[in-house]
Amino acid sequence: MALVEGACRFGLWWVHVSWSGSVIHHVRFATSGSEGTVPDALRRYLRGRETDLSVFSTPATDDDAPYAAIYRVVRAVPYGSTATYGEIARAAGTHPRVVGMAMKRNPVPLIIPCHRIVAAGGIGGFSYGIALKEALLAMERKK
DNA sequence: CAGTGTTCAGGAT
DNA sequence: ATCCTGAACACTG
Repeated sequence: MALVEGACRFGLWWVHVSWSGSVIHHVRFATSGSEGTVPDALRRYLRGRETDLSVFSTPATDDDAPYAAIYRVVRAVPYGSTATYGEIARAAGTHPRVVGMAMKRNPVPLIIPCHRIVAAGGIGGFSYGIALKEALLAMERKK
């Protein structure tokens, strides 16, 4: 199946996606972009009309590298709720700092909801800025 | 080897 | 109850 790219607006940001069928290869945020095709469910999600992104898959969870195990656990945290780096680490059999690294290098944010992972004592970090992380969490809470 | 989107216990305020 | 420290953790480039 052919690789397709497109973008969709989310508040102040643009979400750029490259995918092939139901397999999402890459997702990134940017401050610019232009309206294009993105998978339907993802577009609905970004408008707050869809809570289930499990129809998608991504190569990032496939191999047996340590990160893949972490990504699988993270995918299981439900819409609208959060987990801590420590909880994820225990479930994946690794250390919280590694979870941090895995989140930072997450190739498919949203599909792997790294924004739902917060620090034990606060909000934690986010590659694209805390503001975006909070916006995503706020949107999910509202539904 | 240094550096990480961390955590926890311990001690001081 | 809240605010520092400091050390350890597993993995990556």
